[in-house]
Amino acid sequence: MRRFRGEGLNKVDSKGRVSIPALFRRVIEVCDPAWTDGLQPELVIVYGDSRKNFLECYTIDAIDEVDQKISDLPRGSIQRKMLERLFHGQSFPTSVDDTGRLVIPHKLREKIGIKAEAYFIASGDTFQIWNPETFQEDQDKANAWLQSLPEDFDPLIYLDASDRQIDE
Amino acid sequence: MRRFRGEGLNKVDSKGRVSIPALFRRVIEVCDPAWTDGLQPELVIVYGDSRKNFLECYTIDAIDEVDQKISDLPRGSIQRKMLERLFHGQSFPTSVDDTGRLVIPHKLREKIGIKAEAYFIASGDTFQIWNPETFQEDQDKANAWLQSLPEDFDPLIYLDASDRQIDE
DNA sequence: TTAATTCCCATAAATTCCCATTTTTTTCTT
DNA sequence: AAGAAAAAAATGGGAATTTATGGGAATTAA
Repeated sequence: MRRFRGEGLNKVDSKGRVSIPALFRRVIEVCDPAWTDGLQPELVIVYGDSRKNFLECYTIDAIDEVDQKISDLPRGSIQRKMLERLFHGQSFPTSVDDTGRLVIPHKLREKIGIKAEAYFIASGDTFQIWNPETFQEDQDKANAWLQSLPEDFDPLIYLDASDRQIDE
Repeated sequence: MRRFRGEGLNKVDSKGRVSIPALFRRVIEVCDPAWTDGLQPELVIVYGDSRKNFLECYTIDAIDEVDQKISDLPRGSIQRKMLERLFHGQSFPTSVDDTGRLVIPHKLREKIGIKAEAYFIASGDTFQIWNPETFQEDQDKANAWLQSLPEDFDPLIYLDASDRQIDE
């Protein structure tokens, strides 16, 4: 399973078109089983409820995995209903056009407050699209949290804490 | 797991190209499971947030290990989010070209202040790329600290202290 | 038919590819 | 052990390709 990696800031034009960072495109292509050279690789944008202020983009492989997990849940369970609403209802299937761009519908641009620029950031097997300012605020919050830790704290220690209890 | 060893100073041209010390290349090749003679071995440059003033280069094996640890952390935890931003977002996947060079994107050169030369230094299973002057300053600081220690102090004592309490 | 969306084409800048030189290191020979 | 030859490493430059972006015409939807 290939992972997304990297970040980028691209312009959004009046039609809602925005270039997907080229590195991301390679991953989207490889992770679409139906894709072959010349075709437009598909992906799914999950935008979620009103609290979520960024778009999460899934490759076909990634969304298939999610769908499988959902269908493994008991039919009629509250968990299943909630996930179905999120991943099946509050999402938008689309594809990368032949110039490497994505069209973000007006409704979604409005939802996350995107105007002239969109910020892309990788997050494992998905990538996110943010309003640049919103992302910066989120990042500032994370930094503030880091500041509250000891001077010489290195977040990397978390890497080796994975098999232990975190934050007591 | 092979380790990097050594250091080097190479020229950076106007396109951001810089030769990777040959000794490092051997390690990058061996630590890329997909690599075979003739192919361009891959690696990942992690550049981190604004406070970090050098680039950390991970082999595929090394970054896979990091990715695994991240995916072992609880989904949605603040620690995981932070590490995902750092290792998946603030990083850049690339490869060694067939003349043994790496291209450092303009943005990254600017971030760590690299102009005409880049300084390479091994660091266990990763290696770092510094602006030569910045590294020298960092080294001077380290030396100053060493001066503050007793005459006969030998850093080797730390070697056997790894499973004990360090500092006091 | 008005607005929105898709398709098609165009361009400037950045990046990659390909090939050529220069330097340095290693090996071979005397 | 010195010098010559060969191999490997470092570096430089131009051509070709890719990326990001913009605009208009054609098509679809409301």
